[in-house]
Amino acid sequence: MLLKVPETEAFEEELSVTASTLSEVAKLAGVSPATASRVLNGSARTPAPEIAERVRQAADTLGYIANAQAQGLAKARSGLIGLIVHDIADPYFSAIAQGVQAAARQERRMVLLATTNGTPAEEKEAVAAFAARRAESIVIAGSRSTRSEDARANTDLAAELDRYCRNGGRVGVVGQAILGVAETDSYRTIAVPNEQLARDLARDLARTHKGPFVIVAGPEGLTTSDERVMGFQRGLSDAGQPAADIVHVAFNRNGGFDAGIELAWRIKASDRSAPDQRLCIFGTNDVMAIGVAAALRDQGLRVPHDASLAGFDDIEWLRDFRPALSTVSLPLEEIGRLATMATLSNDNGGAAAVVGSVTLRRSTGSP
Amino acid sequence: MLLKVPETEAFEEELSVTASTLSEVAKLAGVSPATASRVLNGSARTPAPEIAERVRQAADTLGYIANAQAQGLAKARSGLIGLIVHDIADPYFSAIAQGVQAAARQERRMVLLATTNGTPAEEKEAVAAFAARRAESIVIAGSRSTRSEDARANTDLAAELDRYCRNGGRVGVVGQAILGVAETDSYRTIAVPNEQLARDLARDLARTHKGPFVIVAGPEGLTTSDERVMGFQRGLSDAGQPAADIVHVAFNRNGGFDAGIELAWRIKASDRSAPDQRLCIFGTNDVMAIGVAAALRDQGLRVPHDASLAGFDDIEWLRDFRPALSTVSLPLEEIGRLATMATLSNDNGGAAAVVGSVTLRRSTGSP
DNA sequence: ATGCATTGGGAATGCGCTTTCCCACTTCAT
DNA sequence: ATGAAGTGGGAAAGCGCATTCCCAATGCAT
Repeated sequence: MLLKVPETEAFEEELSVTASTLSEVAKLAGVSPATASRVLNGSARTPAPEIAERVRQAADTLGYIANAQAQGLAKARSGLIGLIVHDIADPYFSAIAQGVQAAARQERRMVLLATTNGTPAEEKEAVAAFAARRAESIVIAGSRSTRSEDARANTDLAAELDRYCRNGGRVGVVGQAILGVAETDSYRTIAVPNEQLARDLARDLARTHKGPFVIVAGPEGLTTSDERVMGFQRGLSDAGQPAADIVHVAFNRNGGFDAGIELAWRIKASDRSAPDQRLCIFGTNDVMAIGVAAALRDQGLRVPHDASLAGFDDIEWLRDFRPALSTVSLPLEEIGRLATMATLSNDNGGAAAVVGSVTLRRSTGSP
Repeated sequence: MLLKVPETEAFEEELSVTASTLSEVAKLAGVSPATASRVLNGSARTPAPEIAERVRQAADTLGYIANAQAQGLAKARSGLIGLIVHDIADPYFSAIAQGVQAAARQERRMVLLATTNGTPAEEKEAVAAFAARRAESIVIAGSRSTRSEDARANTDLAAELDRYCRNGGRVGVVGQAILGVAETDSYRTIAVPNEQLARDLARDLARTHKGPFVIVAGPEGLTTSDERVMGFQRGLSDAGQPAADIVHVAFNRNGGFDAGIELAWRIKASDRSAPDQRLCIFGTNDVMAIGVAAALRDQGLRVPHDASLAGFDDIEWLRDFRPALSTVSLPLEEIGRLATMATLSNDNGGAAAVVGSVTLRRSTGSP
């Protein structure tokens, strides 16, 4: 008994591996937890300045950091925003993510990230995970899929999203609305006028290009790609041109490369000096177009000399690419920001439309 | 009183905007919350199959999703991993993020994202926010800064990280160790041998290039850039070449562009046909090198004809760039994965070193 | 039959915080 | 001097869950 080590309170505190709590701060400051809470974590009621100071001091010496989980539980607000993308390493998505992050920061929220490879099944999982974390809103980016093998998973995704919304969540959808989802105010869609812009692009290209057009598209059923294809065809039609051939490949750089190899044969077989035989290739997104360009180059063909080439998105990191890629500029970061803000505001009114624009560059013969 | 609307329980439930809870599920299944918890959310004790089924049914009809915040509070584990990057739109960071995300997914964790523009002050804030959310570990990527104006913020960052670690957190550091931080097992550094690789690069370049070298570096004090500069100079020295001139600009594409404009003058003033006067420019990261290339092109100069150019990182999206950029390949995604796994495992042993390699391409005259 | 270990469900407690409610006290008008 | 109307601090009740502890029921050996 005499040898019992006197464990001082300080000693115990030093050993503690868990963060200090509000109660500890309160005790040290000689006030109740309620008061401590009021001074440290914001409240309508402001304790006396002298007390507040004492509490702040105590918090400081203890290195107190409020437990956001506990706060979330108590306040029923998590301060979390979920972001769902196909692939964060894809510049299209990382640009959007940047916008989401910026908006979240401004609104004092944190962002939870989930990547899904574009499969509805994984998207559904991500929604469930965000719902579990009680994220206040979810921003979901990336093309929808209408392919039959995804039908089931799409239904599940819609159901999961609907459930999330019923529980009070908000969903910001980038691009096109999600099929099968309830018609509620909880969904805030930031529509990207893919079809209109692709149509504009086709019309602009048709003004100078007199040969045939070919579209390098993503898999059939990928909505974004489908919309761009449809718009482009419509634009050609507007200009009195015949519809373009379509080659479906993966909606990424390698898909574009594959298509490019195939097209290279066709180009080589044609009379490239005849303006009415020169090909104009439209890749339904920039990275696909870059893939096409790489393949053509690989096959000894030159853009725009042997064929014209255009993309879609105007990815920032691809702007230094030569020949500079004609494309449709999209304010990606802005889109991310808009989607986020839309989920956070109560009025659904300002469904601000995204404005893009055709940007013609060297790859289609512009100087 | 006669007109009082009889609110049935079902009606109330329908109106409820909050997710259903464990207790509700338990009540519906006719068991205690404890039992429901055991069957739904994993436990050492497994209730009888017949009861379990009833509970699962109840959960299903109620669309129950466990509240991860409450679970986190009760279990003292959040299942969260914090990721801190300078700029998620930068392909360097988004590649790392991809790796972190993959590892997190595999380990059944969610990732919280924070971007900081590379300032220690914002990094500190991010750490505090993650600590508040009780993230189990934090992965921090992006160059450190030793600039004097950042000294104070760096100290604060180190203090914040130390506090986080004292409270049981783990930190995975990508690149170089963080200055001023305690020497504890809690920090798991994934060292990137910037200096060694830059040295290798310089030696390889010096083998064929006989003219002067110039380094386009980030701001002085940016550790990653400094390390690469130092290694490069050492490599030149190894090869018996004089040290390279250094031009300090922003550590991004535009910085490279600015430097490129400046260097264009120097190149134009030299006798480009004399091999011993041809310049070899080393951009301390790929996007800077791309900026340099853009500027040179802008000034009517050609790479590698008028000057050689090399970068560092081997960013995937830049590989289709022409002339193909000589660079040092870094397994970015793998680095992200490693950093994440390192924070999650208990043995600090396998501080697996990152292995990079020099990749010579057309921009330095390789075929 | 008796005693003991084992099983499995439920009551109760606590995780760390917010917030309502209560109450002692001050201030002001009458 | 008195009551009404503020002030401001603390007690206590949750938020939704995990988990410890308790206890009745069962299985088994003796």
